[in-house]
Amino acid sequence: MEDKKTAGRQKIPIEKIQDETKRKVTFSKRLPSLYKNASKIVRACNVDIGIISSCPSGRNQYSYVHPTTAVVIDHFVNPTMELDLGTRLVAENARNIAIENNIRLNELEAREAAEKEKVRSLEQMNNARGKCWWESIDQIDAENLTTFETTLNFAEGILKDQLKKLEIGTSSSSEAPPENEDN
Amino acid sequence: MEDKKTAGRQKIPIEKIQDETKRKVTFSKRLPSLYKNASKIVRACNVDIGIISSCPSGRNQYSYVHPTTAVVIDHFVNPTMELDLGTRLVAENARNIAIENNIRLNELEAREAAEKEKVRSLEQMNNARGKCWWESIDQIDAENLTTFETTLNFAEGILKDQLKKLEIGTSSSSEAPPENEDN
DNA sequence: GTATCTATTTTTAGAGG
DNA sequence: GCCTCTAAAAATAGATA
Repeated sequence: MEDKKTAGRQKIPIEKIQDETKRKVTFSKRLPSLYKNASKIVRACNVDIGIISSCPSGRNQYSYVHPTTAVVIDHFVNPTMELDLGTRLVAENARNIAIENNIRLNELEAREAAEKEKVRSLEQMNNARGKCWWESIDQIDAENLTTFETTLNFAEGILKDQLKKLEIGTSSSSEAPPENEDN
Repeated sequence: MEDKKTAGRQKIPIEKIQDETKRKVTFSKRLPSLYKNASKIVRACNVDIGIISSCPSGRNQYSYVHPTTAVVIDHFVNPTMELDLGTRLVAENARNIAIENNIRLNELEAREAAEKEKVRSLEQMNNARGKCWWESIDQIDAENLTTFETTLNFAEGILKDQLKKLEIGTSSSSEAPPENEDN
C-alpha cells in the first residue's frame, strides 16, 4: 500500500569503512551503544567493567569505567596488589551511588516511556479525528493533563539530559583521559 | 495452529539479577557478546578498544584488547607519554595480524553460513519428501557432496573452533590477567 | 557448566532535519 | 557535527538437550 519510509537497517560487511565521514558517524553511533551494553551488564550481573577506546580521528581516548578507574585499571595492571583502604572506600561509594542511580534511572526510563506513549496516543487520536492537538486535550483528565503539560513544557529537556548522563555515567565515562584536557 | 516452541526473548528490567545461577548464565552470555560488539567496532571504525571485566564469582578478570595491552592501557594510564619503538612495532604487527584475520574471519563466516544453509535446505528437502538424509544425497552434485561431507564430517568442528577464537581473539582476549594464573 | 533453538526485544543503517 | 524516524538486522531470555 504505502511506500516504505526508509529502507530500514541495512546489512553491511564487517570491514573497515573506507569513507571517513561514514566511519566516524558509525563510530559515534556504536560506541555509546557499547557503553550502554556494558552498563547493562554491570547492573544486571554485578560486575566491574572498564572500556577504553581511541577515537578514529586521533589520539583522544574515550572511556567507560565502573566503579572506578583505580579498581578496573590498576587491578588489571597489577592483579596481585591489594588495593589500599582509600581506593576501596571510594570504590564502595561509587558502587552505592551506582545502585541508587540505577533505581532512579529505571524510574526515569519508565516515566519517559509513559510520556512517549501519551504523546503517541494523543497524536493517534488527532489523526483519527483530524483535529489539532489542543482540541484533543479535553480527552485527557485534568490530572493527566497537568502531568503531560508540565513534563512536556518544562521537564522533558532536563529529564532527557539526566537520563542520558545516568544511562552511561552512573559509573564514569569520558571523552578524554583524566589527566589530559587538550583537545 | 502450532504451539509456539519458545516464548522468545523476554523483556527483563535492568537490575541486579538476584538468582545467582541466572546471573552467571546471563553474564556468560552477554560478555562474549560485548567483546564481539567491540571487535566489530574495531574492524569497522579502525580504532583501538580495550575491555576489562571482573567475573561475578570472584576476582578473576576477563579482557578484550586491540591491538595490545600496552597501547590501550599504558596509553590510558599515561596519555602524554610517547610509546617506545618496541611497543609501537608490536602494536603495528598486531594490527596487521588483525587485518589479515579479518579477511579470514569473513571468509570463515561466509563458509559457515553457506554450510548452514546447505544443511537447512537439505533438511527441508527431506521433510518435504519424507526421506532420510542419505536418500537426498543424489540431489547434490558430486562436487558439492564432497564439500558437504568433508566439511560436515571432518572440518566443521575445527571451523567452529577457529571461528570462535578469531571472532573475539583477533586481537587478544583472556579469562585471567597475563601475570596471574591461579584459579 | 555449554550449545542450540525460536519468538521476541533491541539495535542500528540510511535518509532527512 | 547532532537528533529523529523507520524497517530490517542482530541480540538474547527462556526452554531444552
